[in-house]
Amino acid sequence: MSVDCVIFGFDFEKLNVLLIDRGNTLGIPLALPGNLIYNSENLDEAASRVLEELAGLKNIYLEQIGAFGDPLRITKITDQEWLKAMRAEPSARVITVAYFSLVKMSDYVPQASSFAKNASWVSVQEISELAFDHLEILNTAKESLKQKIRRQPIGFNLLPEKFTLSQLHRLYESILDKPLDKRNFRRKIQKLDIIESLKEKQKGVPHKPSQLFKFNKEKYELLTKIGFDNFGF
Amino acid sequence: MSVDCVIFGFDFEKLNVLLIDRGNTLGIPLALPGNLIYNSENLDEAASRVLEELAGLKNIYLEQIGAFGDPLRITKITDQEWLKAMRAEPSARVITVAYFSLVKMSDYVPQASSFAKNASWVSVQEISELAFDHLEILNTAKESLKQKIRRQPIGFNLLPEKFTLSQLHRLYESILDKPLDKRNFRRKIQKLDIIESLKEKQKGVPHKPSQLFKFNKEKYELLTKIGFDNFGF
DNA sequence: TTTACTTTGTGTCTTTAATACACTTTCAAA
DNA sequence: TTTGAAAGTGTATTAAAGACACAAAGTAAA
Repeated sequence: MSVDCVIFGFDFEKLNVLLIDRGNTLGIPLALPGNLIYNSENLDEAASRVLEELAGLKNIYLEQIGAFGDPLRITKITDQEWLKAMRAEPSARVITVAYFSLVKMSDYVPQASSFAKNASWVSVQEISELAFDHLEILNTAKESLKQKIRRQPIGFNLLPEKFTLSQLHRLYESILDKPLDKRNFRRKIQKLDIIESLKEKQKGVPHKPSQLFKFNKEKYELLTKIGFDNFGF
Repeated sequence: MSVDCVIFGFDFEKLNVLLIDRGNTLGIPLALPGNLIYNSENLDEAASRVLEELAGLKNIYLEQIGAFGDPLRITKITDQEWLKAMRAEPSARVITVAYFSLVKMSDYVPQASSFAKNASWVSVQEISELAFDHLEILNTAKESLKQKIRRQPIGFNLLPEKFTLSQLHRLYESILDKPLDKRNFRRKIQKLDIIESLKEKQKGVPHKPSQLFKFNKEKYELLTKIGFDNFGF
């Protein structure tokens, strides 16, 4: 039994996911941070621990996606070498429970350790191969994220304290993977009443500087709890 | 590793769930049909097999709810006797993957076998105690069902071929656990364009007889596939 | 046979939200 | 001073949500 974590980050351009490199050799596919569960810990705890051990990320709220248990999920040729090196029973069946989360890339700088030789952010769009069934898990996570965005505000976790509406707009477009009308988007966000404009503007940009905003933490968290039925996208 | 199944049925009055009785002695709480997974089968297969073995229900489409893995989930006193009798390692940790489904109660008559002494439908409202963490699983399943009803038509699985709009109305109210305006409900359902009125009415009822309807299978299945963003409740 | 009872079935108005759409403003850099 | 690039803003149309009340059709009981 294992856990795997799909950690999404946003770099103001596109959605990224945290992946680990399990070998210095070329040709070993990247993987989601994940490892076996200890007997004494619950699933959420296991996910948090594994994420910290492999990528150095602490205190992250993780949400369960589901269990993946195809008996063939660990039988890909490209995974065998690693399994033989790392596992007491390399061919033993492993069912995994997947988690996902959203973090600010600037606040959480991945630091590889344990069997992770490297941990880094990879653009979601560029991922075409991953270890085990991690590509399937990633796709499920992307769907979960799309669902989540319809029911809860999102952004506090992914954007810095001060941000522009354009950045939030691009974030929503990246997650939903489709263009959203600028004026309609702004209207909807403002109606949620979770952001406040600061008396501050962007500086040094070669175009009209953007108004900076911050989230209203109380209202944001309230909406996170009570949710909304449909954000309208 | 185990699977547990939350099978919902509707008796025109209220929502029911399929539970098994694991002992003839009084005081042993009822349980969801569930058992350990074989090494060679995937999770979906395990859920189908277990459901058939314990309650005789075949060919049911099961949807995953998630994994439940608290180390303490099998430590309730009322479960110890059964665990000692049934399991090679009674105190070994078991993580379970839960599934849910919707069936017509008339078509699927539970038939207990294996360690189930009895399998029967129990009104969801009346359930206050279950084995292990099955009450938590049931509550999560109820939430999953509420979410599902917003994204897909529901009823083909739960109602007989011919049904009245009032029956469908009560079904939705049972699942969402709140009253829905009759006229608005009927309007919305009709707009979905998945039901067709038959040239037949209820008979023998001591009030105005109701029009009977059937589902349009093609349109229903199309909507099941493409879904809708929000049913509007 | 009349009355009481029960459930079915229907339409409109108001309010809210979704969607589509184009031009001016403000800055830096050339 | 001109150019390029993104920011910022409003309205009109259409679709859906929500609130709401009474007549019709049957059986059962008086």
